[in-house]
Amino acid sequence: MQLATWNINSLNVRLPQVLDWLATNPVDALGLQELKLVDEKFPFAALREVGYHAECFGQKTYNGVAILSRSPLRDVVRNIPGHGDEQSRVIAATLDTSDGPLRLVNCYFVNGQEPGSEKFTYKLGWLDALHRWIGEELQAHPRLVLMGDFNVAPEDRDSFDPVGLKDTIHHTVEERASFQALLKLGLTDAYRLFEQPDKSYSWWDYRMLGFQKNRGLRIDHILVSDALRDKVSACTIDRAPRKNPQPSDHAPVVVTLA
DNA sequence: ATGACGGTGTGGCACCGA
Repeated sequence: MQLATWNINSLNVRLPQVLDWLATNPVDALGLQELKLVDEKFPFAALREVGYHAECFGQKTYNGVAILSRSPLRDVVRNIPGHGDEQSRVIAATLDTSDGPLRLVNCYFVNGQEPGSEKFTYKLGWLDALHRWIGEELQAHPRLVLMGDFNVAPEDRDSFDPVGLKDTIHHTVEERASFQALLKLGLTDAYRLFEQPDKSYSWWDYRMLGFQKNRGLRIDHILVSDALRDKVSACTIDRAPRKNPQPSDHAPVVVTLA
């Protein structure tokens, strides 16, 4: 089975591209981030027409997440339980497979703007809350996938300019430590289970020909729990949609489970 | 150091993203 994550930077604008992508990449489930629309405007009908159930957690203008799935989703959780948040950043749901239930947690991590800023403090608090909650989720759901736009470049090789961008947002010690703390809970970065091309990124700035010059960051990730680790047979970043007219600034990441 | 690009809102631009 295949699972994917994609920050589409406005579902209003990108719905045709999502439908196109699903037509050629008929993944079993897809986590979307940055819907930038309210639930009332979520395109349930268009997605149902191409075979996908959906659960969404929208918000006006900013944020917003959803999970699409070929099979029905159950036990949906929106945002981090016990962590008050005005922003719609997390949606979790269980899907039933022949190997048993699979818990999907799809997140749009906080950007954080700049170390030292109020938004950075919000990011670190959010990351702490996520860490606590994912620990609980793993207890309840051993077969768990944590995916989304993490807004963290875990290592220097995940950045086009690790020296120039040292200690800037996505690259700070605190953010990287929080990523490592998630792994310590019993999660593995599926992308790094395999040999990958150098300079593999999942996001490129719209400005200054970022994509054309491959000036990017790998900040979109799929982490799998220990129970799933041996089942992962591939993990790739699909750069093709970034070449579309009017692309999202992010590319989808796809994981294949045996 | 700044802005560049793109989306959104109720705009004549500002704010935000990463």
